[in-house]
Amino acid sequence: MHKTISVREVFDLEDGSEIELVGWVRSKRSHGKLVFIDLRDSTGVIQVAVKYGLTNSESFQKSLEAKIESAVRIRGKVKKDPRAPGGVEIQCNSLEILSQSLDDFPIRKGVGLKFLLDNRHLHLRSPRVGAIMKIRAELIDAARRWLKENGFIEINCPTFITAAVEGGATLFKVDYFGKTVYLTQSVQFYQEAAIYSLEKVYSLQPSFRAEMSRTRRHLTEFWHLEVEVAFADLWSIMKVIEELLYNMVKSVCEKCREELKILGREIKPELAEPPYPKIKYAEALEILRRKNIELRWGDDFGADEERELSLEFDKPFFVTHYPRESKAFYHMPDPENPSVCLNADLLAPGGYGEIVGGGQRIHDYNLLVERIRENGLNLEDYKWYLDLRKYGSVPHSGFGMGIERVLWWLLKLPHIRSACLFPRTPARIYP
RNA sequence: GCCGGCGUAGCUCAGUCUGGUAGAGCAGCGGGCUGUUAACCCGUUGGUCGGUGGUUCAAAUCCACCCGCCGGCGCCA
Repeated sequence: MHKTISVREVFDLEDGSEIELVGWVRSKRSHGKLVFIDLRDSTGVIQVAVKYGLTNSESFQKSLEAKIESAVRIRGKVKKDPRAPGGVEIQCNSLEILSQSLDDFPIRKGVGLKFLLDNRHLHLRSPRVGAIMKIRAELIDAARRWLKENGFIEINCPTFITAAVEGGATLFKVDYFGKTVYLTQSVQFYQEAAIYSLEKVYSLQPSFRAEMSRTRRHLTEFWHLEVEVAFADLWSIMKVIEELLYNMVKSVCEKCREELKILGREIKPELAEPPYPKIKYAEALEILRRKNIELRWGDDFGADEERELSLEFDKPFFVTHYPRESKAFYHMPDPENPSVCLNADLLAPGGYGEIVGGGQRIHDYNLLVERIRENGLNLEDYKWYLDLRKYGSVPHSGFGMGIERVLWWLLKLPHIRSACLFPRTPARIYP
């Protein structure tokens, strides 16, 4: 069996062209002696008109029997018709049911959120979900292209780990031949090892967070694009983030017009065009103070403050120089003001929050030891990580980008779940 | 983990405040229809009211506990 033509291509054919199409019955409207079938494949949806008299009688009977989402083969003529959605339809000569649906398809008009999530394996057939997944693929593709063109080497890091990258985040426990190990929540430490061989590296793989986060921006399993660069300070890593994100957004704008149309989203590359505004933590406090939100030095921004802040900008913006006590131990303290660190968080405008987190790492052995102790962590747990600072240690920086977060912001999705084929949240591990 | 909301037909919900024989729309099924746009018209089937226990002559409705889901916060990408 092979496919000769796709739905997308039919729209470019001349009136009267004889075609054979295979696909799935998305919906059906029966008028007695006239049946409309919306035929779906991976490229789109087209209306098929099955008319008694024009279609052979056996096929006409089949069109009445074909249930929603059954697989069918259609033969007929292409016909431009303003009454058809998209202005083109297929006048059916014959219809063959390749695979009849055994039950009525559960995904219907008016079903609720829970039902759609419980039936995600079927819901993903909808053009909307398909469009989001195509855009996701383009986003990832564009990231890989840009990174490769700019000399980054893709590396693959382990998923099983023995200790936390940071003290705070919660890790999933896994039984490893009787030993307790954990699922990775970031490959940063491994990348920091790899830069001494490859200098500019990136990884794209899932990260896991065992947080009971009940929000529309959290997943327990998400795709994490992480980058680490040798001989790079805070400012050069922000440049990498800007250029990378810009090229990802630009590529989606250029190559996913059809998908964006299906989603009703109009986006322009300017949305993410560098340079991005860069404000220091102290300046962020000032902005909030002007909005009558008082925060003390050292207080972290809550979701409300972050939202207020993000309303001040119309493109992604960096917040840098956080108080060192509010960030993980490996962040480089600012030599000019050691009470803050050289971090860079990229926040999306419009209340979508953090999409990138990163900054410059501590490359000095003694300073790192001091910071580990300051945080009450055990030096033994970071033995190999400390080793990296013993042999030709150089300034370096990196970041992590949440692929689903970017997609969530870019497409203004109602929930980050919509950015995944099969989302994983504290309450959802099925299907 | 904390706070709030929800759970009634296959699906989406009303009914709960004020206890008294279980409702609607959609889907399904039967019928009709040659231009619909997740069609429409007529008829019709369908229920352990999330679970357990309690109060009561009587509980979907009141009380207690439990379970599941949704959202906000904290945490983060």
